[in-house]
Amino acid sequence: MKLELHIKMNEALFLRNPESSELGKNILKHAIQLIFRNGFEAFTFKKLAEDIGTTEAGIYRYFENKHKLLVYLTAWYWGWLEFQISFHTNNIKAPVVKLKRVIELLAKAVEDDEQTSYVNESLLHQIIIAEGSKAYLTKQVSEDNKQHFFKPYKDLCAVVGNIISACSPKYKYPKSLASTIIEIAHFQNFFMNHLPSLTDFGKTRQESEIISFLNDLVFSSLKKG
Amino acid sequence: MKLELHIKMNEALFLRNPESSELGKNILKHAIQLIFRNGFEAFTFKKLAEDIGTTEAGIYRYFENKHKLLVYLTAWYWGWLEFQISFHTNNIKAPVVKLKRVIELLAKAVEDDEQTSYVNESLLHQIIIAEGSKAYLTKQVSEDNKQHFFKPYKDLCAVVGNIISACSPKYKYPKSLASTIIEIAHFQNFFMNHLPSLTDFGKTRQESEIISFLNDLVFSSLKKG
DNA sequence: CCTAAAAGATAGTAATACTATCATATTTAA
DNA sequence: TTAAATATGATAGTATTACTATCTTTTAGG
Repeated sequence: MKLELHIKMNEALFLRNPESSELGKNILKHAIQLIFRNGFEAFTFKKLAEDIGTTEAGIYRYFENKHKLLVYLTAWYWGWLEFQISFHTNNIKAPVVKLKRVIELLAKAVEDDEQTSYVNESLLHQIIIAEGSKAYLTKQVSEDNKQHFFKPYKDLCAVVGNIISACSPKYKYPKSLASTIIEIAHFQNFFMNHLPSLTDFGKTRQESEIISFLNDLVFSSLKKG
Repeated sequence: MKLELHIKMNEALFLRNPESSELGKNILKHAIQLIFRNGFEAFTFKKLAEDIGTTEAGIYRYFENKHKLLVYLTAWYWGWLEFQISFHTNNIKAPVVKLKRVIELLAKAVEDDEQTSYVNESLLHQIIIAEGSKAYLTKQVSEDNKQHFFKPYKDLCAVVGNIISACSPKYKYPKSLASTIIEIAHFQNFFMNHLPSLTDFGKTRQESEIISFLNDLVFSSLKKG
């Protein structure tokens, strides 16, 4: 049995659904490769079109501009990650064990899970680390938010926040702690690899160390409260 | 007595020292205003030139491109903040008191301190919150780092890391905790104002709550170790 | 097999991100 | 004080980016 995992996307993010055609799937696939390779600033629809073997106009039929495409990719990632978390923490009763598993999933490198043919989750994870915050660090963040572009991210934070509250009902900052560990899992990874003196993991560069740091951070906060 | 605070900048960040002339100072002053008002993506040297009443070519004589200008501004900010911290924690002996003061300085809105005529620190603080991470979230981060563009940021993290270690010599992650609180002070501020459901401060929108959160986070980590 | 929709091909525009050149104004150092 | 050096202003030009428009050819579904 081969089943494709499908994440339902906000329709306002695209002009034509990229999952509905070969060209659309190619746009996603090659966009991930190109952004991964050259970074979001150097990424253009022209280069993407050349890479795919189509024309610029062809890309514009799917996405209004590259910002929307980035937001699409981040939304897809957060949706996918929420599913991963729900899948891998399913049947875990103890909230503390559950939260530990969540931290692991947030901080660990992702393997391309082959459940989705046109999205390389491993590359996408790297893109989210390096480019993800650019999706909301813009002047249009409030309009984008009004159109629910960040819903998958907010949903994921809510899920993590609820697990935190389950661990420690009296803890005062479950939502902030949730968004903190999600951001920090990525930032410490980026720093470890590019600005290692900002971390304590420069020598080994193991993400297991980030996991230990996050566990220490989270569980000392929760034990206290 | 009126004394101007002067921060020594890395010379590789500019082509001509903006602090050495009226035009240069105007570039800094108006760049801060424009980036604050329209965001870094919409900011161009052409608009900046028009705003100042000079020509595009005039700006290019000072800065190679807008990325360098952003890195300049962030470097200036981190240098300034390190000075603020050293100034305001001077004579505080107890490391715990010192660290509390540091967290306050990191998370609190900045008042324009009038010590520098051409830099509005309050606007610059807002720019760092919304645009600061774009200075290093690029493909050129390693080359930029080799040229020591991020030294002021790394120095500040080191200072904070040392205070953390003074509070709790056995704590295993002083550098990561330092970079974490610096980033989180800004991200929680951004979230509180633009994506409030990612925080627990949406109702009041007080930065004092961010300070409480950070204090709780940091000192429960340190007490444990 | 026919038709509607998608994709391809081509063209064009305004803005961005620069570089180059020459004239003029201003500093500064001999 | 004056000549030389340097900074600024004015103008022009190029390649690339970020689109929009139009027309033709494929392709897929009923």
